[in-house]
Amino acid sequence: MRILTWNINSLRLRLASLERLVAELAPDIVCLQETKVPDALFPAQAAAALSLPHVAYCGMKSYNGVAIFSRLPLRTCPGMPDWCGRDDRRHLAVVFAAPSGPVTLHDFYVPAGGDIPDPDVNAKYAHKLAFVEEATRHFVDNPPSRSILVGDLNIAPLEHDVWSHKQLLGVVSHTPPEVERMQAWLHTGFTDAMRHFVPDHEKLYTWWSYRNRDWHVANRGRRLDHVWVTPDLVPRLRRLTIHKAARDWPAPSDHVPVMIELDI
DNA sequence: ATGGTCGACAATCGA
Repeated sequence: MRILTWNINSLRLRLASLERLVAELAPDIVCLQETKVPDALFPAQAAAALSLPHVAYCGMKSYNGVAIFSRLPLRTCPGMPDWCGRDDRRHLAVVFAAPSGPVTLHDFYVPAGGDIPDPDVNAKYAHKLAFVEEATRHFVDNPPSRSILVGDLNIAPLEHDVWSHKQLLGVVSHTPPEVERMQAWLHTGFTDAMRHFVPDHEKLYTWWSYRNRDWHVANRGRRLDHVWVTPDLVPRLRRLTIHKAARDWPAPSDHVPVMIELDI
């Protein structure tokens, strides 16, 4: 089973890239973030073109939005929280029937948090911290099993998840308050599946800013996109693919697709 | 210390 996550930064603008991605990597399930499309305008016809006929989506005008395309039928989990009471379309939870049994899949788009790492002067940063705290409480109250959590979590927790630990300690995405909260969230019952394949001392990035024209040369990346699995699925992990080639496609997203393969 | 580039949508806002 191949599960892919990608911050596509506008689903409608990058439908052709999505088709190319699915053709190249043959995922069974694709989780997207920043679809930026209201549900009424969701390009449902893409599902057939991708041969991923089962969809779940939760979008809004201009901002945020998540969607899942799947080869297998999806059942949307009822009663999930409206995170921070904002109705801002940052999460989908579904269940699919893997050969070994049902698996729960979470697709998250965590707030980016703005520029200033001070919750007292930057409401976006306060929102980001509150969002992660609320997610942590949710999984403490609802301990996960046979679960996979993917998405753009907008936090690079480890020293080698950023190009310069020292230079980014004060930059939103790598500040200690964010990292501490993310670790608490992870430890509600998940394992970092990407670091299962890549040791902590190796650099690992999934995002390169649009503001660096020649992203290869500077290589100032960050690991903002994540795949977590519950311990019961760790023995089933088989492979990790960071599809960096997509960062050089025409009109690329600033995030690259991340795919995990499991024997489930 | 600063500005650098995108996407959505129609002047900025968010990333």
